[in-house]
Amino acid sequence: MNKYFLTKLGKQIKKLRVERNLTQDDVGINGISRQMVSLLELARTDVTASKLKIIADNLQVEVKDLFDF
Amino acid sequence: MNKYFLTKLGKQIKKLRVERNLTQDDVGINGISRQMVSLLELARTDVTASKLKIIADNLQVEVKDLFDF
DNA sequence: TAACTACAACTAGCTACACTAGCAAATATT
DNA sequence: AATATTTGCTAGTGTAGCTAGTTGTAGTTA
Repeated sequence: MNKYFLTKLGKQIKKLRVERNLTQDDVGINGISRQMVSLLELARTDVTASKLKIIADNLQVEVKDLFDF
Repeated sequence: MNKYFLTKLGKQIKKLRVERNLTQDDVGINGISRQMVSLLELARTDVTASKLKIIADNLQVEVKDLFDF
């Protein structure tokens, strides 16, 4: 659990979400919970690659865009 | 656990590793096991973002390069 | 300013599965 | 063929990923 790295990831996810005018509720669908999106944005937890794929899909971006920081 | 997605990720990791003439042993350091690298390349398991960061570091690439497929 | 709505954060608890040690199998190298 | 190197397989375990439920906060309306 690399907190520093996860912090950057969380900020990136939030940035992409806000840019799209989506709520955490909007992104917390299709196999990922609203709570998980919150925990992630706050870097309070790690995530699996598969869950990142779901989030990317819900944000309508590529997974690699989540790591574009 | 998105098997299809993980298969592509696994192939990408192997590609980057072989390109650099590294063994699974070489990549399985600094907090990730050799076995985990094998399981990943074969798409037999999921991984956390933090572990992906370690793998990317060991491969001397950016995390987003792991998802460049 | 109370009441309602919308959105985000927090916590407790469970259990799935990420992760590794140990071993087997395969592939080079001599 | 023997040895070394590399990779694959599996059982077992512990931990932390994940969610349900709840609380907190900010904005809106009347």
